[in-house]
Amino acid sequence: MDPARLKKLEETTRYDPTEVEARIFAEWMDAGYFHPDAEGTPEDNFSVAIPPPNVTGALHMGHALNGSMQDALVRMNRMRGRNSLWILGTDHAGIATQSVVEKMLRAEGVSRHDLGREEFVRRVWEWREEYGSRIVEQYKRLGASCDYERERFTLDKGYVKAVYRVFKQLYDKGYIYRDNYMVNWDPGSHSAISDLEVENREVTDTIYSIDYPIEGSDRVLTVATVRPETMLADTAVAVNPGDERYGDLVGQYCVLPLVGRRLPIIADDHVDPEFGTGALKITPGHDPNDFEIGRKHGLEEIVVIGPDGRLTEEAGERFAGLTAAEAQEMVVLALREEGALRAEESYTHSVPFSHRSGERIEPLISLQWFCRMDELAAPAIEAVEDDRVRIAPGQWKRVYLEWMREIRPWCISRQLWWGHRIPVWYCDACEETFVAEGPAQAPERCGACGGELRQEEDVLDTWFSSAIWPFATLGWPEDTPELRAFYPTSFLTTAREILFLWVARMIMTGLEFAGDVPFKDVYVHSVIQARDGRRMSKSLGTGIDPLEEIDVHGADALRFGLLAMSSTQDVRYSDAKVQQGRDLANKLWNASRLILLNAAEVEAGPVAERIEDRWILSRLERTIASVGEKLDAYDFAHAVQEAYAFFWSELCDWYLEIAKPRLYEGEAEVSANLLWLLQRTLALLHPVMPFVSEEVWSYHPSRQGHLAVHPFPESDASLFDGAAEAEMSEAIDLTRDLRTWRDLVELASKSTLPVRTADPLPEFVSRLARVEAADAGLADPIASVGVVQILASPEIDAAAVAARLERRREELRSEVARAEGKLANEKFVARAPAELVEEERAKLERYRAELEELAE
RNA sequence: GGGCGGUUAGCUCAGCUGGGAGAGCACCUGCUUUACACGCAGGGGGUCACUGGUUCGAACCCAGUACCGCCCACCA
Repeated sequence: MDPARLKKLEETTRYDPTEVEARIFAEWMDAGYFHPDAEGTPEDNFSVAIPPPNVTGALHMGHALNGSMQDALVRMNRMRGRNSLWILGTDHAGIATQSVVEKMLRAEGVSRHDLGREEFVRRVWEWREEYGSRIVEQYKRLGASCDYERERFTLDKGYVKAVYRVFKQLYDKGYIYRDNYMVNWDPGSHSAISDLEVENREVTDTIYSIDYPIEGSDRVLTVATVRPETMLADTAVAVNPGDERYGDLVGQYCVLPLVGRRLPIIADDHVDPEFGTGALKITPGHDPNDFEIGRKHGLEEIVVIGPDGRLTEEAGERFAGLTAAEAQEMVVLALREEGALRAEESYTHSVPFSHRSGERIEPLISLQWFCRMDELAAPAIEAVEDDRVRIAPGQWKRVYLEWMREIRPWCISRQLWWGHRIPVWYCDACEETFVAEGPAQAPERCGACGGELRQEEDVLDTWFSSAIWPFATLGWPEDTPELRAFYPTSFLTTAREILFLWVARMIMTGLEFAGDVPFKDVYVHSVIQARDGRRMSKSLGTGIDPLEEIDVHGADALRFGLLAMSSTQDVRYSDAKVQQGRDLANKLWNASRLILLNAAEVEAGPVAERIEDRWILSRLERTIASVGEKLDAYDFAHAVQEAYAFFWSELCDWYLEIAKPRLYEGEAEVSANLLWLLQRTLALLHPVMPFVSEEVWSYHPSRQGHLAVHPFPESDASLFDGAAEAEMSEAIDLTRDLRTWRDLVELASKSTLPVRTADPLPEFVSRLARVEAADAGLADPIASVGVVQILASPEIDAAAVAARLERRREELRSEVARAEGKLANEKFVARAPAELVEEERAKLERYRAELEELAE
């Protein structure tokens, strides 16, 4: 070994990830391990498409967890020799990015409208050049083995082409259409948003009861509403058809206060006779339910609130121009003056808010583009039903299917500038519409009348482009080598919140356009909550920055910690688990120092002669089998903790301690074993802790190349040795019992205990328990621990021994009582499996015998 | 309103098809034992939310109750 490196190994007693990680990562990148050739078949290859983070984003714990899982599997499969591609990229994130840049502009005192569309979009690109690769760099800090050379962006030239192709084909099939429809209007982003981008929150409003006089009568119908200003757009009042109170009124009219419009009184099942007065004002222009009812009954749709959130001309002179809130005040005031306001009560209900801007949704009728989903959903339902796409944990399969079976049209247009501008051109002269796969393909003039064309102003929902991520990133619609080699991808890990928003849509588009499911497994991972159990969120200030954790503890520690704390249920972020990971990295470094600095110059390899060697080699192979299986099954938490337990408790705490004397003597067999154990353990841990394992490996005499491309250990069952495991487990138990006994009688830790046994104890038991066979042939034993009789010694405190003895008797008496009780139960003896009963009898006998022996 | 999940040691969580409750951290007691104090050895600590049922036997299965969380939903 190079003297400088030897010195470093000798002197560094604490593993320092900050010094190691950047260096190792650069080595991997230089070697090009993460950039596979597009060769082979998807069956033999292994590929993953990262859930693309927003360009505006910074790495958060969700990314870190998801990234750790994906990287563990990608690395493991790469080591298994599979051609492995982990494709990475970012999402242009329409609303998020546009608002970031708008905010920046506002600071400069300009609005996007001042700049104009073209200039504004140019500025967003500029922003993206400067800040857009931040999150990609952060994935590197995590150690993610993505193909950074194939980085994609949803607004890449090729990607845009794919988006337009998809749009055109869906349009040609008649799935995409334009319609005047009720949408969720987000006043914050000034755009329509889809149902999935809406979140409901509990809000306390005032509910107003308003009297609507019935035409030609002195009766009134009292309706209730939390949005009195929308009454200006009322076009009917509805009652339940079975409601006897109002049966005679259906078909008649009432008169809308303040406005004077005649409103037909209609009957509709939707109205709940139990709620309020059982009469419902119908505002098709500003309420989704009323909209449905309105369409059903052919009611007029009046719009009084515009996209700017202000009342329109339609609302009448008194209200036009007011904000909705102002209008509400005015309307209430006016109603009160007219005496039409019957009651005001406080009312708590759930109200839609924009997930993006946080503003309260204004339901509006507007002209938007929609995509019908039924035809796309059908094959995507089948694919999951027959497990061509497996969704785990199982309950999510059902959730997916239930949602898909009731899927509704998707509003895909957004009133933004940043995104894929919808490839539709209108001719104003003759009202023709043209759809093309992009501006270059668009006709220059109207094919019908030769008139000028203008392109649709709206852009597509960001999720429209994310929906084709797994194949668009591989070059679709071209028939690329990447597509042939890596599609379908192998699996997807995701947070459940985007199951519908993203996962379902990828399955639909994959089947429709790429001819196959986009991935075979979907693993829905748990959510890591803040330490106090709240959601990690920026606005709550509860987020924990993974990069800070990496700075302090190292990427390996964070990866280990996240995988260890992940499970199928949501968990609170555990600093202890990350520390456990850090400690593990340190332990790995130090155990390696012990081995590497002391092993003889031999070739690594298993030498299964001695009992302890057979034992540890067997344990290693079993651990390899189990950890590999668990990783393959996405059971990261157990995989990681099992590897930890093997390495720490069995390899370090026992085997290394047992092997030390042989190691210090430079024995060849134990050296070969230790080097072998080390190299297999490093390889096993590499997918989880790539940095420290790679660093240690760089000192290993067997090293040929990087661990990142070293074969992942395959379990060798010929080394399984049940007999050795049983025997060692007894020896270990005996050692423990002896140590416990020593401690309980408060024996000085350095002193050696004289003992007597029928057969000689294994060397390591005597050494680790600090006992020594004494030939005081006639001396009476003062106690016994298992097969070991302990002889008197001046260092032993007789009173402590007596106390210990009494405690042991106490234990035995209670055990005997328990066993006796169980066996006295006739039904147990009769109905429990015979084996079990026999076992219980044997135990009882053992306890009785020991108790007998210890009798005063 | 519908659905799903949770309630186990002081804390964060494991506990497979029902047979004597586990881990990590924290705590207590010893250890400068020549890999590691980010360490070693030993120890204490749990009516497994509650109530009933099934069973020879329940943390585990069934029914219900109480909290907590998440998802979906067009009752003003």
